[in-house]
Amino acid sequence: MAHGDVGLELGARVAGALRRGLGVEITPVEAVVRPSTREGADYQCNAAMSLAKRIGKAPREVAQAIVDHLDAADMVEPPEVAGPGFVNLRLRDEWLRARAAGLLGDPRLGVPAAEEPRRYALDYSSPNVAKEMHIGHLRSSIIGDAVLRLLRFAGHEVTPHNHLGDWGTPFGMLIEHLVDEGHSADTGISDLNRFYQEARAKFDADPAFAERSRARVVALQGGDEATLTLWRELVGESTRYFQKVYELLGILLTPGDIYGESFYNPYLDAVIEDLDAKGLTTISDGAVCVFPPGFANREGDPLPLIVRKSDGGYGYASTDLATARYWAAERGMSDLLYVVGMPQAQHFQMVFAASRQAGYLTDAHTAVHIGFGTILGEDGKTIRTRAGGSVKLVELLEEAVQQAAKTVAERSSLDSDRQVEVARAVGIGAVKYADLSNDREKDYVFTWSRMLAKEGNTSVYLQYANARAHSVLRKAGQEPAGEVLITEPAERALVLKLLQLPAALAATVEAYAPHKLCAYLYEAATAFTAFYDTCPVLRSDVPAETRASRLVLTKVTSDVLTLGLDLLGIAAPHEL
RNA sequence: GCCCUCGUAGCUCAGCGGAUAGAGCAGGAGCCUUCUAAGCUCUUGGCCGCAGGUUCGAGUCCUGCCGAGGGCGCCA
Repeated sequence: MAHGDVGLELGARVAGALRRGLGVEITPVEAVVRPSTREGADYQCNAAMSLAKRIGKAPREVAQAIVDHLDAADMVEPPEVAGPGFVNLRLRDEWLRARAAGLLGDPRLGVPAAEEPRRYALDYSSPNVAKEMHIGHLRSSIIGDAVLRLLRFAGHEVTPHNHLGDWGTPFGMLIEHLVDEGHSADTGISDLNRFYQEARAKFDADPAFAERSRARVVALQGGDEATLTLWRELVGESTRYFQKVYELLGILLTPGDIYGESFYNPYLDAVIEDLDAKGLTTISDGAVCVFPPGFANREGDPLPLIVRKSDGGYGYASTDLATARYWAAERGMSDLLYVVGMPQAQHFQMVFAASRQAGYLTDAHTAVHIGFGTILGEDGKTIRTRAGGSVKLVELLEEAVQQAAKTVAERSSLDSDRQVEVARAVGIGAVKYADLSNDREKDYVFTWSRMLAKEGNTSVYLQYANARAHSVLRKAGQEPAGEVLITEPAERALVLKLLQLPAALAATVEAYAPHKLCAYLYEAATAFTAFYDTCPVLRSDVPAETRASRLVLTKVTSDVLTLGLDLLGIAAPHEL
């Protein structure tokens, strides 16, 4: 039972009124019906003012025409014109009650599925083989995963792909080091960071080793089978490690989603030839370049995308062009999404521009760089360990779980096994929510005390509200069913908020902006706790119909919170 | 030097061209014989960086300036 955005539904009614009253055609979106903060108004229509000039009438006159011709008596109370030409709309309680009751048992909670599903290729996470994941991979993994869940729920086909750094010059020294170590079974590379650093140190100190490493790169790229076997071992070990991190973080990526740099390697020559055949390439200082229009360097000269280095090697521009071509042309995707930090914004603009020049992307395709800001330490600078190194992701997550466990131990009455699970849900949820609840394009400050706070706009607040709802449901001794009644203001406010999930999700998906969903969920949780506070459900003096109605509202609220948290990749335990 | 992003309450952040700019934290005052107080209610606190412009209407759009961060050819 999909209903969608209440504001758009009202917008459609307003559009009808304008057509009948003034012969003006507008779309429901153009009716600009928005939730109102005014006393007594649930929504307000702002269309009259902007239309006034266009049709040569006074704003209030237009507003009055909307009011006079509005066919929405089933939905709203008789509307009124206010101020310079606002039309204030108050939903009828009967309508709210029926809608709210319709949410019970609806797995989509009123959210319609996309009418025209699209095919998305979503690039996120992208760690490097033979390197431990660090805090720099956190945002891409968390945001990308949320986008994946959100788009899928919206009814689209989404193919995630993990662009592993699994190719290039460092692998010469890594493989050579693996050979030196006399690697067998599970010794040697399980500590990835140490392994990488050892190889690096040897490369810098030992010219003979460096020479062997360079030869090894050539062997690797030449397809030498013995070398490839060792390389696969490195990749395999890393993949197993990434999978553990993803599992800890609750990220949906699997080994099957890996499309590393090596995957695109066989396509690179063809891409360069193709660009060349289309007359897009220029040789500059020995490098093969594409100059997409509109980009300049510091001297004001055209800025190149170097598709083949002067030494004949390939850089990330080549790989990214091959990636675009592969997903759009070979896999038939309509939309290419890249969850990569903001500093790469210009690079992606250039890659997209060149891809369009080359015809890899057409008007039927969209390509979006879902950029994100940097995680800052409490000093406002890029976060680092005291030693100045990058913060290891696993250590950070373990600390989050540990800190959460302390609070859980103080508060929870669950047995210790279940407390472990709850601490994980709370700790990991806190890290994810702190990230997702900020506008992704901005930098944000990573603060333990704030993200794990026992109060305020945190994941714990949402999880706690949900747990309280479940507690009521557990103790009710009856299944939620029946009519929804509205007697208390808190009940009305909650119903109104629950019906805004479709609008919140639509806004979230449209802008790939999970923080909009976070804001909505926090409002919903706030509305619920106010309801919880003033509207007893199970108390003996509550009439049976009221009890049943409130159980329905409690159930729908917990469904909304659980779904919302799930779309963010955050667990919603029934008990804390 | 050019380009991009960001400047909103003491702090951390929302804010879709619309009415008197909202939350959380911190500060102040209250609320547990009652479904989880990780909660609720009330309250203090704003030249929306500055200056122009567009508009019936600007925190939001445009221009300039100031401040912070990032990018600007063979790392990815």
